[in-house]
Amino acid sequence: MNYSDPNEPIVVLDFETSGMSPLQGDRAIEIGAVLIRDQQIADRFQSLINPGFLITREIEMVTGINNSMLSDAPDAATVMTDLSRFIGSYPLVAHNASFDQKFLESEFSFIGKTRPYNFGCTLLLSRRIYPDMPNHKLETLIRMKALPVNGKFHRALADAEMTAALWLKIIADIATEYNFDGVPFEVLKKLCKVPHEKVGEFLKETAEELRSAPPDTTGSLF
DNA sequence: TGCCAGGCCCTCTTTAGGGCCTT
Repeated sequence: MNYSDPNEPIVVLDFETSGMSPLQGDRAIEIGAVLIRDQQIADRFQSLINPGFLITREIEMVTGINNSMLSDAPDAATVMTDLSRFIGSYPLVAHNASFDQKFLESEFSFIGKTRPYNFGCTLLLSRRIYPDMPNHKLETLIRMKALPVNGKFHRALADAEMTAALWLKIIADIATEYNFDGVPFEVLKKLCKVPHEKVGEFLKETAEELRSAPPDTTGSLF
């Protein structure tokens, strides 16, 4: 197959929310996102979001975000419109992406935006690349890989920045171990679904394929 | 009163159950 440029920009994002499920009425209360270009953070987006109701004490304790902070925040329609511009058509990445994807799609649906989103997941990747970790929580992975702790865990921009660092670390480790000259996003997305016992085989074969047919870097496939 | 997430992934599995992850 044809692969895209491994240096294609991506957006890493993280939502803080009022609970676990938009289908149960939960809403986003904070979004953080970073644009990665040339293996570094090139731009940042962050905003609290007023969900239109009071969040629980439990969520205040988890996130450090309280109702007083949210009372002055812009509403979801305003923030999501700005976020849509920031995201553009770039591929997206999150830690446990299924969670952020369902809130992204839910919040966009409220402003009439529905389209497929192309997500990669650092949780699924880390389970395959770092199977011996004590667990695969974002905080554990950041500390075990000695990556910088940029602020408080469970705040959206800090989590997005640290997820971005983890994403780049995973790419660097794959490139080193399997002799990739850059790892295209589609390869990482495929890797998220490769059975654990076949990860090595998949990466060896893909690296060989890329060496015989390098990615097209003249234009985006997205 | 009792209900209250969902996808991934392992195993004592596949006619299922439970821990891990996200807030």
